[in-house]
Amino acid sequence: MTEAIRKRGRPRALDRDVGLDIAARLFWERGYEGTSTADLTKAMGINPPTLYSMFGSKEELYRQALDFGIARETSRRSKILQSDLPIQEALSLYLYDIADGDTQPDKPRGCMVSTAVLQHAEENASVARMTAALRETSIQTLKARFDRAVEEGELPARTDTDTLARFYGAIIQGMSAQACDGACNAQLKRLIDIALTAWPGKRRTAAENSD
Amino acid sequence: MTEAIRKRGRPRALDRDVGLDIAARLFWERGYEGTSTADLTKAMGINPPTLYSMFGSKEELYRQALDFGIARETSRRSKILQSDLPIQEALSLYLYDIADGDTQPDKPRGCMVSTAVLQHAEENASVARMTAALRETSIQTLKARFDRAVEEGELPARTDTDTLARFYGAIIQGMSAQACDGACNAQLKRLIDIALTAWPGKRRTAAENSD
DNA sequence: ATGATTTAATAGGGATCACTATTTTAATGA
DNA sequence: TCATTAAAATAGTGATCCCTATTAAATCAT
Repeated sequence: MTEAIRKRGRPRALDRDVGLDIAARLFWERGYEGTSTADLTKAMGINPPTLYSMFGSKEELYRQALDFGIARETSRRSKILQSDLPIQEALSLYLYDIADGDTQPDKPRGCMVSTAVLQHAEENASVARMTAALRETSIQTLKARFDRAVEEGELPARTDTDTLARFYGAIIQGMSAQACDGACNAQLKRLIDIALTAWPGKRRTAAENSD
Repeated sequence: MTEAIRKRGRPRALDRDVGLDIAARLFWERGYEGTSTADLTKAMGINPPTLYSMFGSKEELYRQALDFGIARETSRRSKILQSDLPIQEALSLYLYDIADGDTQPDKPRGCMVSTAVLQHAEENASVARMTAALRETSIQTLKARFDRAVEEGELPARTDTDTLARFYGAIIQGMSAQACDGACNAQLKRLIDIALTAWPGKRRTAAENSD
């Protein structure tokens, strides 16, 4: 599949997916504005014209590198979230998986998407719109799962699923930021455990607060 | 205080605080790496040597602009958090104030500190450490307030105040990220209302979930 | 082997980066 | 008045930014 059919002409020296993997890692660690095309070509072991003929432009490469990086996580996380486990359990495993992704030993800290290109030069507005759209998609996926939970009676009928999704989206973004700042896996999971106690239809009582 | 004593020599054309205000706004909107010294000098109406004689370097200016921007909010927010209101009420008002700051009409979106310099080029590592330290300070302030609440019997004695502080820190960072992506004030406040239902010593029950 | 085809490498372009040596201007003090 | 002082303006620095016109190299089909 990845192996292209032998054609005429000089063979490619760099596999496309290898290049995307290298780019994804650099962009993940340094961000879009913090990664130069010279960084990218050097890490890939190619010259600038090769980068442009393979990927089009820095922005186009970033888009492809994001797709490549996301594809690796999507399948597993989607299975977790869409499973038939009780919604709180599915959500818990989903968030734990994200916490693991934020704190992998030999990978950059945090999430490649959650905290990317939040501030940016005017000329990079289109890149920021791209990452914002990816984050919105992720929130809508959560919302859709909560909507299903409402339909299946796991959540109250009047649940504000949009806000609930944005709340857990905020948790995901906050975890990424804290991982960038050095938080460890255990800290993020303790944080998740608190977040999972937030649930619609619940009200605090004096009894709860005193224990 | 701000008005300097008349001295010999050519008078300053730009007030220091006016310059810091302009710099804070630019850095807030575009981030450290997304703001060039040319952007800064143009916005301030000065030439490069004036910027460097007044502020030292781009990094030093960023530090001063952050201090300047933070000082404007600190007093009011500290009063709210340290007030004698019940802890949940104080926390609620504190978070609402942050949500307001994230969505001011004529200001950049989000928080100047919460989501700044999370990804960065290697050469800007010291700038990233600076913003990370500011975020850690903010979390420790929350923790200290929760510790006080434990002492005063408002929270259970065995409360993990560090994790609770990091949880609300994550909410603050997530709100900033979502504000950058276009979230409105009301959305952030609904999100806060969910976050405030998370509280130690509480466990979900089937009864709670079915309503 | 030769030509066609496809990719890689060389070399550099124009713009912008953070920053500064030098000169000029505008105030005060004597 | 006129030297002294302090800040502003001029006019750049070398480095790096993203990107490309051109040339060289490596393969396949004949």
